[in-house]
Order: sequence, then C-alpha cells, then structure tokens
Amino acid sequence: MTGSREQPTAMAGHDHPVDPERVEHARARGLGAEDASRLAGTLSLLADPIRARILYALDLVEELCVGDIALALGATIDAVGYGLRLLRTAGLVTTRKEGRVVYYRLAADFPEPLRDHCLRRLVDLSRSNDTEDADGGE
Amino acid sequence: MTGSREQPTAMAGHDHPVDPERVEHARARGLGAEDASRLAGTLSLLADPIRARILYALDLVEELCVGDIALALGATIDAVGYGLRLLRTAGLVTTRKEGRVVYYRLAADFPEPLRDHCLRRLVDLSRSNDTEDADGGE
DNA sequence: TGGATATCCGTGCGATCACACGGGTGTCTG
DNA sequence: CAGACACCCGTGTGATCGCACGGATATCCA
Repeated sequence: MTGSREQPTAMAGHDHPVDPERVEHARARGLGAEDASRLAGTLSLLADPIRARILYALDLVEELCVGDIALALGATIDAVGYGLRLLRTAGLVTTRKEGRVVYYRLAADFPEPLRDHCLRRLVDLSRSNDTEDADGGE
Repeated sequence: MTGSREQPTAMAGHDHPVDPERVEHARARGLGAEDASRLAGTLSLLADPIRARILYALDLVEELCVGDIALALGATIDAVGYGLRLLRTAGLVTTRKEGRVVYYRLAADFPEPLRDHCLRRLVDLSRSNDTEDADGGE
C-alpha cells in the first residue's frame, strides 16, 4: 500500500479514467469536500419551505415576532419556532426582545449573495414555473 | 379575503397580531407555500456535498462519465451513482451513452440563475470562509 | 399574587435521506 | 461465447429531519 492518501471505502474497479485530462481538471479546480459541506450546510437552511418563507418574509418586512410569522405563513407556532431555532443557531437571524415578545430579523452579516441570489432571484424561478394555480392573492 | 380556511391544527392562542400591518404585507407579498416547496425542492438538490460537487465539476469540464466523477471526487461509485440518479430524475443533468460508458452533463435547460448564483458565487462564499489550511492544492 | 401570554427547550416519533449491497442489462475483449 | 466492464435499479439500514407535545421561564395584567 505505500502512500495511498485516498479513502479505503472509496473506489471500486475502474483502473483507467476514461478521460484523465478532465478528471484532473475537475479534481484540481473542483469543489473540495470541505467547502462543499459548508455550502451544503448553508443551502440546506434555505432548502425548506418554512425556513425559506421565514427568511423571505424577514427580507420583506424587516422585523417580525414569532407569532406574527406563524400568522403570516399560516403555519403552526411550533413549526416556525423550530425553523427559527435553526436559523438562529446558524446565525442567519438575530433577535431583539421587547417585553415578552421576541422580534426576529435577518442578521446584519447575512450573506448578501444568499439574500440576493437565493431569496430573491430563485424565487422568481419557482414562481414563473407554475402553470395554473388560482390563489388570487391580491 | 376571509382567511379562515386555514388549518385547525395550526394556530394557538395569540389573538392579535403584534404588528398587523407587517403581517399583512408579508402574507400578501410573501412566498406562497407552493412556491416555497418548489424552491426548497430545487435547493435541496444542491444542498448535498456530493451533488454540489458533481454539478460544480460538470459546470467546469462540460462532460464526465460516472466512474470519472467518482475518481475526481474521491467518492464511491455508489454515492456518485445515487447522486446522479436524483439529479437525472430532477432533469438537472442529461446523459449520452457511448458504448458502455454513460456521459453526464448539465442539462441544456439547467436553470441559469441556479448555475450562476448557487454553483459559482456561493462557492466563493464557502471558500473565502476558511481562515487557515494550507492545502496548496495540486 | 395568580393567571394569561410569548417564547424557548428537550423529547419522541414518523418520514425521508444517503448510501452500501446484491443483482441485472448492454457492451467490449479475447 | 465467456468474462470483464460500466452502469442501472431495487432494497435494507442507520442517520437525520420536521414538527407536535409537554414543561419551563420571563413578562404583563388584574
């Protein structure tokens, strides 16, 4: 075995890469496993209907308390509370407590690209996609 | 109007919205549950280390076969095969079969914003984040 | 002070996910 | 034609996720 730095559980047969050049290129410039995990972690926070809607709403109206978010979304307090718990833990939202009410807003250092690209533009993608739907929302 | 077609299991106490104005605004312009689900579905395809790396690699080198992707990523064929299965099912990648080799590439109608914003820019976000680590790479 | 409110926290459970494993198909090679 | 390949597919399993439930805490009101 000599100095094999790769995983044991990894490969299977497949001696020759079919296209060594591209493989090398992809390997060198590709996304590292570590970076990919960080990216995936971040994206999975947006990859949930409730959390996406919470963030979108906060981007829209600046500040909301838990109960109001649940109202605006038509979701249970529990579901919203759970979503906020994760977002808060991840540092994507911050809280301001006023009396017994806790107001949430997007964190000051909320990743701009995330807000701009994912919250705003991708939403359009999802929206234009629908063929019908009669939710005449105002 | 009339919004009382909402769930029974939904709300709890909380009679008055604390900030009726914002709630209304968020409700009216906010992300619909349906759109949010579509968005979440799309994003969750990117929200996985292996799938993100596969897509990133394909964006980089145009075309690769399964075995080569596994090689470039240092992952098992199974893991890559599973990832490709989902991406293919979702229509994000297309295949070209040549002999016994199956080449994958990003679908022609791969959502541009997804490719540009998520694959390219968010990656920078993840990358610039690391403070140390001297993996000269290559 | 007692009770209602707004929210947080820990736990349990059903659903889903990522992936290994075993088996099957079409293709190339000797 | 037999065997090695490159890959696909279905299934089983451990891990994680989303969220309801129950209880705790701090605040406001009477």
